[in-house]
Amino acid sequence: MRKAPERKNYHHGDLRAQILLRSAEIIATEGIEALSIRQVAKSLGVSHNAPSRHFENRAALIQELVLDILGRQRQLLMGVLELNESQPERTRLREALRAYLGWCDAHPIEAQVMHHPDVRKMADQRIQEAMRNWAHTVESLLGHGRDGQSAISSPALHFFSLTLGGGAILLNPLLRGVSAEADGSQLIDRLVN
Amino acid sequence: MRKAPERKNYHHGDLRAQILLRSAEIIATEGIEALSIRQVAKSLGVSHNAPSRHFENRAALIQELVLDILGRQRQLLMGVLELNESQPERTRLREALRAYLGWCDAHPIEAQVMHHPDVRKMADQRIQEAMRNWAHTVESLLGHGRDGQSAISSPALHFFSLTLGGGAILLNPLLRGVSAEADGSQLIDRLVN
DNA sequence: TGCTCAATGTTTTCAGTGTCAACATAGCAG
DNA sequence: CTGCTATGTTGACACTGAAAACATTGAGCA
Repeated sequence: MRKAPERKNYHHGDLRAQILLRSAEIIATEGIEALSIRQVAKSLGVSHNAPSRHFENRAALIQELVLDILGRQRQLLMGVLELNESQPERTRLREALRAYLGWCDAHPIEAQVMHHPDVRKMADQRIQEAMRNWAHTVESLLGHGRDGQSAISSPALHFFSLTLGGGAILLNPLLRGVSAEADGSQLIDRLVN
Repeated sequence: MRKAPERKNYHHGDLRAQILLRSAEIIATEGIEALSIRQVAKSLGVSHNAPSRHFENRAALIQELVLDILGRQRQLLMGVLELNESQPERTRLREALRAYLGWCDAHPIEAQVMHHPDVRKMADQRIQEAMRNWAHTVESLLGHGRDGQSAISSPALHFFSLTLGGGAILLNPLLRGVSAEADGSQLIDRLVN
């Protein structure tokens, strides 16, 4: 509705947000390699070069999307942390693992984008910070809390590793072939127990 | 030497192999996104479309490279399996984990290519088979052996997950930031202990 | 020997991509 | 009203992968 296709606005007024939205849609349905700046621009009825006023290049656009994903990801974990605050550590860890894997299962493409090699290369300050925060949330699950130092504890590193690996299996059809579970939740059950 | 730049051979004679070689070189040094068929062709002194006679498309070429990587990967694990045959299970697992992570540390780009999203999409029969074999080698480490069924045991799934996750941390600079270890081997030490 | 044909390489062409530079418009600040 | 800045547009360039039509080679067969 906000599109207002009637008036031929030279100034779109909301382009930046719309680009992010449409890009997220495309990524979520067709994967990240299907994301083309020109295509996004065309689908928004805007010139092929308009996005460049808002994102220096393709990488910068993807970066913004990943930042968003990381943010929501962390909120999810924080929620789990809060819900199971009084639970024993073992339970907290299992629930966190289940939450992360469940999220991967529900939003496979977003989860893949988060770990996409293209994202690594950019190495934006904010993304680094977000990733660190994410890891430290895991640390919090272990009850250690962030005590100033930037390195996480060994148990957290272990759990972190298990989490990421589980996600990798869940997200990679080739790897999922090694498990008989057709359903994602079944695979999750086997991984968290 | 085999190049024989003297005679202007219309038929290259060895093109397919050369393409694979040069592609592997490029990937190993500049990453997979830097791999361009045209560039490979030019660097081999051949027309930009010559490779199409040997690889239907870019994906097929990458597929072949990944198959090679998977093969060597598996051989590595098999070697570890053989060396530690008489060791207790715990030792076998640790050594396998160390071997995989060490390989990731030594050949980061190859390891990344192996898990590159582009590879997933192709879903070639042979790659699926190779991945499965790889997983079953892990299974062998647990002494279970492959008993006909295609699904691996839960302990193997766990270990598999831990392995993949460790690799992911090792290979992702953004994730490595959560650990203080600058050196890869230090991170490996903390992961395997 | 000479012919044919399949394999392999070349050339040409097309559509699509990101990026840059030059230009156009709109709306706000003085 | 006058400019200035943010935002969009247009056009160009250098890439890319892919397909089609054509050229060359060598091996097998008459």
